[in-house]
Amino acid sequence: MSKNRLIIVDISSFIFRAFYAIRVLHSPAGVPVNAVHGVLSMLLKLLSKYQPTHILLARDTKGGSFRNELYPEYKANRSAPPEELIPQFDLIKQLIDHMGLPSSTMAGFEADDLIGSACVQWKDSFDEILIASGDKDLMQFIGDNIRMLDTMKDKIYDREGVFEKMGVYPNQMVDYLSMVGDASDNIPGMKGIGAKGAAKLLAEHGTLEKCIEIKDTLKGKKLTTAFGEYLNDGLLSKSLIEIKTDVDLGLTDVESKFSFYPEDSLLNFLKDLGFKSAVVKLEDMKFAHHQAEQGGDLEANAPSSNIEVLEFNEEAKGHILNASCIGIDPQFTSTDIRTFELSALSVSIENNKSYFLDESIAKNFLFEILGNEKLTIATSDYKSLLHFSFSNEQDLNANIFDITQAQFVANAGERNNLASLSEKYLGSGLAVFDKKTPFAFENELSIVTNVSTARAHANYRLKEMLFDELKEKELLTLYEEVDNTLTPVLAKMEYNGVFVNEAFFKEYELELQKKLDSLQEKIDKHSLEPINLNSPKQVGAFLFDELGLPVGKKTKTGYSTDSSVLEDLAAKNISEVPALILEYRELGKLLSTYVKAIPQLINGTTKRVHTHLNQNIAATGRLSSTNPNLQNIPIRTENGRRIRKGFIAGPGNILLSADYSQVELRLLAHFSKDQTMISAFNDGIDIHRRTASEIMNVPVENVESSDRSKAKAVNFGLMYGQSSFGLAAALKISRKEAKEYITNYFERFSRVKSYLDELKEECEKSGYSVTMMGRKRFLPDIHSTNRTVKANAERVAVNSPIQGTAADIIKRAMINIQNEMDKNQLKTQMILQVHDELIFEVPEDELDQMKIILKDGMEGVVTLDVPLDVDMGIGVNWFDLK
DNA sequence: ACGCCGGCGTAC
DNA sequence: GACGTACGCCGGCGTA
Repeated sequence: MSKNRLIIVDISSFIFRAFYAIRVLHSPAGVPVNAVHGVLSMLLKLLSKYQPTHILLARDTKGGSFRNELYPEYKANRSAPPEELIPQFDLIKQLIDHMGLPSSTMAGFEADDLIGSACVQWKDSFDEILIASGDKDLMQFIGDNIRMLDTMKDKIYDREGVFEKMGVYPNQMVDYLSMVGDASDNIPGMKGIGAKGAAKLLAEHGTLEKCIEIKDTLKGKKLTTAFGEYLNDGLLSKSLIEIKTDVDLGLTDVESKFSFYPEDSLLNFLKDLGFKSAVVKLEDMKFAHHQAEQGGDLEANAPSSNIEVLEFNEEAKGHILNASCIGIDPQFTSTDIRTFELSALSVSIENNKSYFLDESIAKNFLFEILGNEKLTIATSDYKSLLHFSFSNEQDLNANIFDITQAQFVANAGERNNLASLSEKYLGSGLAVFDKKTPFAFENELSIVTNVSTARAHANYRLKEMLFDELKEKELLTLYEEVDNTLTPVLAKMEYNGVFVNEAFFKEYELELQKKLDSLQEKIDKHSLEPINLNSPKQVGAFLFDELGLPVGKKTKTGYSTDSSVLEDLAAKNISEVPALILEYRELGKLLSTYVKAIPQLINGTTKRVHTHLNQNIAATGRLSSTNPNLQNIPIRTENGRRIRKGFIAGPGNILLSADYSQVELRLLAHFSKDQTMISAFNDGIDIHRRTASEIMNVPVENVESSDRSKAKAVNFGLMYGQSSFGLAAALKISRKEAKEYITNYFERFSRVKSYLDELKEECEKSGYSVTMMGRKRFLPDIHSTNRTVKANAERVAVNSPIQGTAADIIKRAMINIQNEMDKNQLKTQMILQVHDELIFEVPEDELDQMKIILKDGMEGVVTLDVPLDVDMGIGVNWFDLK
C-alpha cells in the first residue's frame, strides 16, 4: 500500500522564481510567457520527482491581506511586479486549471495562511506533507509528518534540518523571526538582535515571552535597547508573522487528490503559447502512460533501467555466496571515510538482473560477502569497501576486482567512471542521482533501487570484459600486482590521516591577514579606487590603464598579470606597485589555499586530515591527492614552507621521511645508457653541477651557483620536452643562449638525445608509450597531422615513461614496505606519498628498524645502471624533516 | 544562486 | 606554438 503524500505549493514564489530565472520569452501572439514556462517545468519536476498523491496549490489574492490593516508598511518595500509578468498571472491560473491541479485562494488571506491552515487542518489525513516553499516563516509547521522542500536547492528540511540551518527549532520560528525581522516582507524585528543573537536567546530561554520576562537580567547595551526601545517592534512583528490556521480552504483534504494526465486541452493551450519541447515531453508521457496501462510497470519518477529486481531471500543468498564472480554496488551515506554507513546494497550475478537490499539487511550481508575469501567481487570503488571494513572492524578477505582501476590501467587517460564505462562497453548509460542529492538515502527508494541495481549489474558485466582487455593488452599483471595490491595500502594511509596543529594554522592565519591588509592599503594609495587584488582583470586595468605601465604578455581575455610579468615590471623600478602585488599574491595564495582551507578539513574526531590518494587520475600512473591536496604544500619560499610546521606527529611519535634523490634523472641515465650521466651518478657527483660543467665548458669545481641553477633548469626541461623558447622564458635569458645550452647538452650527452628520439619513434610505431613495469599510455595524437597536436603528443611520449616509471617504482616500494611493517607488527603508519617521497609516523622505539625497512624497501625495488639513492629525515613536524 | 572556465600559483 | 603530471583558489560570466 503506497503512502498518501500531500505537497502544498506556494505558487506565488514559484511564479517569481520562474520569471527571474528565465529570460523573457514571447508566445507567437507576442505575449510574455517565460514565467508560465518556468512554472510548468517546476510543477512537472515536482510531480515526477516526489510523486505526490495529493496536491494543493496555494495562491495569493490581488488585494492586500489583513496584515496591511495591522501595519500599512507590510510588504511596502516590494515594488510592483514587472510589466512583463503581469499578464502571466492569469495564464498560470489557466495552466493550473488545464493541468487539473487542486488549488485554493481566499480573499483577505495570503498563500501562507492557506498553507498553514492546510497543515494544521489536514495533518492527520496524510502520511506525509511536503511544503514546497522557500519561506522561512512556514518552517513553523514542520513536524513529525510535515517537512519543507526547497525546490531550488532540492533540499528537504525536517525538525533537525531547520535547527541545523537556523539554529532554532520549528516551534521557535515565529519568535525567532519576530526578533530578527524579515527584510523581504518589511518586517522590522527588534533592532540590535541578529540571527545569532536570536538563536542564542531562544536556545537559552525557549520563547520570546520568556525572554521578555527575564529581560532585566540581560546583559549588553544592544540587548537592553532591543528589549526596551524596540520591544514593541518585536510584538508587532510577531502579529504579522503569525500565520492563520483556521482559514476555510474551499476544498477538503480528500479533494486534493489528483492524478495528472496531459489532456488535449492542456496540450492545445501549451501549443498556443509556443511551448514545443514541453508539448513533446508531455506527449511522450501520455504515450508512456498508455503503455503502462497496457500492463507495463513503468515508474514515471525513476530513471529508466532495464534491470529486473529480484527478491533477496535465503535462496538468493545461497546463489550469491556460491557464485564465482558477483557485481555489487554499495551505497554509502557520506564521504567521511571513518564514519560513513551503508544505506543500500545491490548484487548482480546474472545478465540484466540484480538483487536489492535495503538498509535493514545490507550491512550484515556486505560483511558476509567481504569476509568470504572464495568470492570475487566486482565493484567500482575498492577503497571505500576497505574503509568500511576498517571502521566496522571487519575482515576483507574476498578478492576484489576494481572496475575503475582496471579501466585506468587498460586505458589510462580515458574516462573511467562507471557511467562512461557502461556507455562504452555495454552500450547504455547509467542513471545517476540528482547532483543536489548525491547520496542514496537522500533519494526516493524507487530511484535508489533503479540506480543501484543497474550499477551492480554494470560492475558484474564489465568485470569479465575488462579482465579480458587487460589480458589482451598484457596489462593484467601490472593491474594485479601493482595497482590492485596498492589499493589497501592507500586505504590505510587515508584512514590513518595526518595529525594537524590547528592552533598553528589559526595563528598563522591572523598574521597573514594582517600583512595582506597592510599591503592592500599600501597598494590602494596608488589608485583612485580600491582594487580587488585577487582579480587579474582589475589588477591589469590598474597597472596598465590607470598607471600606464608597459604592457607585457597578453592572455585570451586581456592583459597578463602573472608573476613573470610582475617581476619584469618590478625590475624596471618604475613603480613600487608590481613588487607589492607580487608579495600580496604570495601571501594571499598561502592564506586562501592552505592556511584557511586545511583546518576546515580536519576530522573532528581524529584531529587529522584524511586526504584522498587517488590512484586512477594521473595518466602517467602517479597518485594524486585531494581534500586536501597534500602533494603541493609549499616548500620553496620561507613563508610557504612555514605551513609545514602545522603538520605534526602524534604524541610519542616522530615523523620520518624518505625520498628518492633525483629519481627521474637517474632513470633518464639508466634508460639512455649515457655514460657521462651514469658515471656522474655512480661517482656521487652533483648532477646539476656536472651538467653545468659540460654545457658551459667550465671545470666542475669552478661552476658558480647561478650556473648550477641554469643547468638544473636544462635537466628538468629536457624531460618535459622544453624548447629553447621555454627555457629562455623560464631562465630569463636570451633564446640564443638557451639554444646554445640545449645544443651543448645534446652534444655532451649524446645518448640522451638518441634515447629521447627513440621514445618518439617507438610511440609512433606502437601508438603508446610504456614504462619499465609495462604501464602503457595510448597516444593517438602521435599520428596527428596537426603539428601542434603531434608535438604535444611527442612531449608526452618522452615524459610518460620517465614519470610513469618513477611512479611505478615508488608504488612497489610502498607495497613492500607496508608488507614488511605488517610482518613485524609495527605500530608505524605510512601517512603520505609525494611522488618521490614517503612520510611515516613512527613511535620512537621503531625508528631504527623503520630506517632500515625504508632504505631496503625503496632502494631495492629495481636494479639500475645507477644507484637509487634514498635520503631520510626526521622531525616532530613536516617542516623539520631534514 | 549555481556551475563552469580562465587566470594564477603550488607541488614533484 | 613553445614545459610534463596534478589540485584548487578566486573572480567573472553565462544560464537558470
